[in-house]
Amino acid sequence: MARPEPSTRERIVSAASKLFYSDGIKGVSVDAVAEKAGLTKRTLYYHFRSKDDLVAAYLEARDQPNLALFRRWFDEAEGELPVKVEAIFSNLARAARHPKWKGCGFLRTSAELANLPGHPAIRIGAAHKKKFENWLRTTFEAAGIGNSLQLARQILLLLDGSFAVVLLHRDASYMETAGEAAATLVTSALAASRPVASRQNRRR
Amino acid sequence: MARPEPSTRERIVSAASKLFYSDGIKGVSVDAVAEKAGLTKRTLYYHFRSKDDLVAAYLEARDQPNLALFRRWFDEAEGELPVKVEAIFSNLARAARHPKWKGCGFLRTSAELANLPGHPAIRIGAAHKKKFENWLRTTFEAAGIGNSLQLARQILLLLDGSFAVVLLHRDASYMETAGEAAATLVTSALAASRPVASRQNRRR
DNA sequence: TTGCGTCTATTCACTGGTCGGTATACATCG
DNA sequence: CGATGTATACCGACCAGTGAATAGACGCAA
Repeated sequence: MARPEPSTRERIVSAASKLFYSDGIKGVSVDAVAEKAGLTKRTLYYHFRSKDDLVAAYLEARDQPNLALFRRWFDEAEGELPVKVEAIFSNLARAARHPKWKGCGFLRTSAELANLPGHPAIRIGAAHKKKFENWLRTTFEAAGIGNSLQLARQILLLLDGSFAVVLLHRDASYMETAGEAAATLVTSALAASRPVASRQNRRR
Repeated sequence: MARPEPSTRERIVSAASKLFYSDGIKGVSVDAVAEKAGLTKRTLYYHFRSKDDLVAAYLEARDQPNLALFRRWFDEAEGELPVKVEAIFSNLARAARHPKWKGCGFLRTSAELANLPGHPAIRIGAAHKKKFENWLRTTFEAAGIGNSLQLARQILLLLDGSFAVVLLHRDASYMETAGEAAATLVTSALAASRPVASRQNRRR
């Protein structure tokens, strides 16, 4: 299917995404983004009020595609709930082995802009992670897990932890370790919510 | 006990630590560090070859004190192993509620310098996390836990995940959630390593 | 159809300021 | 004297953001 001609604004955001993700926010000049997009800085400033706006657009553009990818990895995995959760981590480990992989753009941006708590980009990143947490929570709830929010947050902590650790050590195997921990926690929560006959505190 | 007069170099590192931790590496100029230390930039460059060296010194200075603090929180907690591990997280949650808290300096630096994989500061950060992992592993091993390395890494993933998540959401309660997950994993590992009489797959 | 005004999108050239790093000289002290 | 440490003043590069002009598309009236 032929994709439509990308608008100028889309070309700018695409160039900004590649550069910001690769080199960080402060490490990329507006001139560099303009050059990568094939236009002048003045044109860029016609479409975006400031560099901060451009940073926000960069993360905004990554929000939905990222969530869809995680959901797809979960849906396409075959097996019980712990296996499907673990599949997210093993797919991520595969991605993390690519040389251009540099962690989670949302987390890296929030780390870089930590002294600007109200920055639009940070709000977008926080909202993104909340959406993922909510999707996990509703998924767990549908599976009959009792404290679905707590479990969702624990999985999220493992996921974001593996972003940070794998980026630091450049060792993607940590992501699989995180996946095993996640599977353990899901299994444990399932056992607590659906007690089997051999346990004494059976409901009803 | 009266502490000795700090050397010029120590004053520089102390000023650099506060500024780098607060505003990030690229967000702090060498001039700003010199001014905070009460001397000129030229003097700073007499003691440090480059800004990169100064960044490395900043993290180097945080290595041992940080590890000692975690060990102290663990040692001073009363209770079984899961409780002592969880204590690290709850103490960290208390620290994270301070308005000047901005996550883990090692992780934030590695996120900011992600496009410079061989940077000295990143190597120091990676070594720091490895030391913490090793301390956890030997502790678990002494407690008779089978796969002590895997468990140590899972705890580390939760810890670093909580640094990232709490920084993004500015909600320290995630750190307590991580502590509960850590306690669950430790309990689960203990149960697998020291099977009780009621379990069938008892060793020997 | 032709000519004119208007709006959108783009470019060139520029500003004031900041950055990491340095050449050089001065001071203090053994 | 000579080594160590400090200061003044400076460099070239880069940075985010802007002023002014222009090219082209469109509508509209003569």
